[in-house]
Amino acid sequence: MRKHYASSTDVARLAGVSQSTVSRTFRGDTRVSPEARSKVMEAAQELDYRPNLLPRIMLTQQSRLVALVIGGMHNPFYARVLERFTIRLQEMKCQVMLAHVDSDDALDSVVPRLSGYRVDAVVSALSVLTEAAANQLIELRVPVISFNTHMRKKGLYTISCDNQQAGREAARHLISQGGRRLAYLGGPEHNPANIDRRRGFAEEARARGFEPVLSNDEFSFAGGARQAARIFASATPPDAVFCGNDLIAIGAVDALWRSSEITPPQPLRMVGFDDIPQTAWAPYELSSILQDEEAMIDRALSILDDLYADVDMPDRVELLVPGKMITRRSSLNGLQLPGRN
Amino acid sequence: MRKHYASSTDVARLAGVSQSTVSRTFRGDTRVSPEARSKVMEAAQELDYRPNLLPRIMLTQQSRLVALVIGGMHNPFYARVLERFTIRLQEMKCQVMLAHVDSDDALDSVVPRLSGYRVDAVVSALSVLTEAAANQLIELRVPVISFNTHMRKKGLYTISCDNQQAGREAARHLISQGGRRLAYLGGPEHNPANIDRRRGFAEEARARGFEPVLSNDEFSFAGGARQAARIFASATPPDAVFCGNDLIAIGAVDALWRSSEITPPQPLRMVGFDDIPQTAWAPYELSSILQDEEAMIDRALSILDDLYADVDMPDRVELLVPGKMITRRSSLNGLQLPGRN
DNA sequence: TTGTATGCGTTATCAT
DNA sequence: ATGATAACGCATACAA
Repeated sequence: MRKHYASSTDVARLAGVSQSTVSRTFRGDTRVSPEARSKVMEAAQELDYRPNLLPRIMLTQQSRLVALVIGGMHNPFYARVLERFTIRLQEMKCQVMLAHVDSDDALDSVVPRLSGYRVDAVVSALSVLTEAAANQLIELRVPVISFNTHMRKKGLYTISCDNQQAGREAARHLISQGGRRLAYLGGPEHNPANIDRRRGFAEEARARGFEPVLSNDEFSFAGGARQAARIFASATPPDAVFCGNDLIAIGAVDALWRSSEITPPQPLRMVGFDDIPQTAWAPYELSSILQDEEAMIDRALSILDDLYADVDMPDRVELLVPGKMITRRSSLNGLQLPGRN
Repeated sequence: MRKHYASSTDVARLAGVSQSTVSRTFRGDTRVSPEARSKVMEAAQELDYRPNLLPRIMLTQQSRLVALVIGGMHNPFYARVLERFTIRLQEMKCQVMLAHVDSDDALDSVVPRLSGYRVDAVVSALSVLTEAAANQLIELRVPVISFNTHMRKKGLYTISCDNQQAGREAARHLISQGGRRLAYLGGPEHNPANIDRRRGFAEEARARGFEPVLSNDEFSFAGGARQAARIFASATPPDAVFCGNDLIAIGAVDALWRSSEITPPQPLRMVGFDDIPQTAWAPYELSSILQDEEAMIDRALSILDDLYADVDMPDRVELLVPGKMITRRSSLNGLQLPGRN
């Protein structure tokens, strides 16, 4: 399907030098005379030569290829993580290989290819990463850096927001704003991030004498809408809600907004998670806990740096980055709903 | 940084067969005896062997690597395109190499690497692709498939929504809903998609006796907010607005929502573009023109298929996929704004 | 400074 | 069915 690229040998022939000289020229080796260099560059230009990186990978055992495993990009938070990660990796001269994974068995079809292309590391930004899936990645014998999957495992470098602490802060804040009947609208039951956020929230609430309602569903708009419909149908609906992520929060707002049957308490306080751009949109003004993804990415890249520098490293790392509460109207004055304030 | 992977030669030695037999076994070649096969598999298991794809690429001149060049993932439309593309490419046994490009000169640093890894094709989902940038990609001597960049160029396969037609339909629809003072809130002046959408809208409006106000800014939330602030400050503000994309529309809504000084006509009709999930959110209920990204991706992949199958192809292709108007409250009953309806 | 020779881990073409 | 052998395009140790 493709006309061959010129090789360094072709360039060497045309320039009248050896292939080694061409190689040296293109890697910026100093031991090349100016004359040779210019002859080489000229020939390369003429032949439209593009150095092939693949042999180098085989020889140096280093591809500068990093796999990014994602799933569920409908969440703008992960879209942002993906974009920032790609930019930062490019800055450190790495290329991103993208792998989308829906379910755990989807991993089976992707993993062989990742290893086949000899990626140097795998970064998982999966919202759901089970232990089995983590094992599959670790068995690549390649470092695995995982976002928001607090898992103790050899070969796994974990970077998370301090979800439990964030949950506590959400509880404190909602209570301080007058919330008395607390609820948590969460993600999948066994998701590690969900577990930690819920636990922190529930523990802090109980410590202050409140028993929160706890609910689970998808980490999505639809999941939020469903949970709101259930929770607010109660005779004693909550007046302060902490949502496992912003999409859940916005989905919940949608359910309240649309249903004339549901009449939530006024004011209704709400806090979300991730601080996606949409939280700041005028109709919402949602308070949210910002995950400092830039700091998280910093950590991930410094691990990667260490790996490249062959620094001795612990065989597993668990880093926690504190979340930051961003308060907006939804938790201060209460959520605005049409025809109700 | 990495312990070497076992090679097929290692496996061959342990299994007591030749390297060729190992190779054949792993490529599913039929000409391998069951005994040999099982010996090989056993040894491979033992050594945790992972076939290296790189030599194959060098020999076959085919990497099954497709570069996806993106920029501006804050637009959920492109996030969705990226996700779907990745999934579909994986289904056809290709791997995505991601490249983020902000500006045209960012392309300079990325292009050499894409060619270095010997990608088979480049898909550009850049919202902004200038002619110079397009040339750089084409000079890779690799097929370039471009989304929403209607450009006539050899080596460039263009797949766009029929933006001009969509612009016409937006004008017709807004007028039929009673709009009289039309406005277009657009993206960057020279962006091809912006040009086509605006032209279609303006031509159709004029054909029906209306002279629209035309405005340009970024294809973003902030761009929409700025344009709205300008446009609605007029003594005769528009009563029907077509926005170059949904983010612009939502940004415009934000400006209206927040400013007490702006009092737009009632009803105010609005139509956006892309039909991102947010348009359907309760506070907005924005009508929008759906880009059928699945159909667009279908086309892109079939081009790729043809390339892999070595089918004779025209040296440039321009495909248009019709947009589909999704009508919601914002263009039927008019936009809902707080305290004004 | 430059060139020669060898090797990286496969695939593909021959023989056998 | 199996094995030997020659590429693929580059990096590198070594010789000159």
